[in-house]
Amino acid sequence: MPELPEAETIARQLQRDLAGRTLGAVHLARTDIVHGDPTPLGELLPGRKVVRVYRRAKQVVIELAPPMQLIFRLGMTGRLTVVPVEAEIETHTHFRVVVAGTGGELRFRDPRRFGGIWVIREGSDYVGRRLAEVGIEPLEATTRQFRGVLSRRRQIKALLMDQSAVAGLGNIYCDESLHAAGIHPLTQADTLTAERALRLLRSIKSTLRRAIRCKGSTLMDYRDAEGREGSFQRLHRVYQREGMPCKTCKTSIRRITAAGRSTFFCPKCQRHVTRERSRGSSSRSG
DNA sequence: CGCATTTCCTGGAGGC
DNA sequence: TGCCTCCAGGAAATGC
Repeated sequence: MPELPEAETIARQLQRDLAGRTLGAVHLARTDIVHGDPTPLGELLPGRKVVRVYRRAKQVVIELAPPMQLIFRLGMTGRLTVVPVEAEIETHTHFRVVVAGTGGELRFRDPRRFGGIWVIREGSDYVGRRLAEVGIEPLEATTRQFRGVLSRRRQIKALLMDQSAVAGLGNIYCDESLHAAGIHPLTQADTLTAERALRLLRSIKSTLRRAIRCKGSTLMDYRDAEGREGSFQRLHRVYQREGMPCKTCKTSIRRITAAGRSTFFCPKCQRHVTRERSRGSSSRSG
């Protein structure tokens, strides 16, 4: 399930493989996965040059010239790979575009179709909705920004999962970060002390950085742009480890539902503190 | 307002 | 071997 580290891995690899290249022939097997500009991709893409590829939230953004953005959301099972044009075409490959002069092509495959492609042309206010209207980037967030996000009365797990609050965290990295910080997933965000909030931000950053170094987590479907699996799943401390011993204290990992999702935590490392700092007292203005 | 539930969708797992 | 049901989950819409 591609979250921030997986999207970052793919974006870096595509930056390396595509930047400066010109796009060629397009093959679109399904039109219903494309959103935004209604002009067919077969008319828009050939001849355009890739300026750069980067990540925003969980999305991979291909910036083109003349100005245009191709935004890929990978959903649950989305794959974005660069392969030789003659490589066998897997089922559910919805989109292909030739990368001129390389013998390769970019392919988008997504069996469950929770993902999609957003086409943004110059001057479209759609840009805002896709890229700007997501929350803070956790790797770049300052303590002050993060404290601002936490100032709402919400379950910390639900808040971290909310893309309009913090961009890029999904189920895996939420649970891993909360464990690293010793915070129970049902803790009310606005009750965390400044010290624990800082510890949480540091845990999120270190967890994401280590995951990026491992090229993400592969549980089932995820592959990077080269078609390879990530390896961070070997370092998971709680995710999908229900009943197994905590890697820190040996206590049996528990599973509950929070924010409508399976949520894994260690009941000993992550005690449910309900009252840390008195709420309401000296509420800072927003 | 916040949280749970439902919807989308497919393939893998488990039961028989 | 094969059929059936259940289930996972990101995001958005709906319900309480």
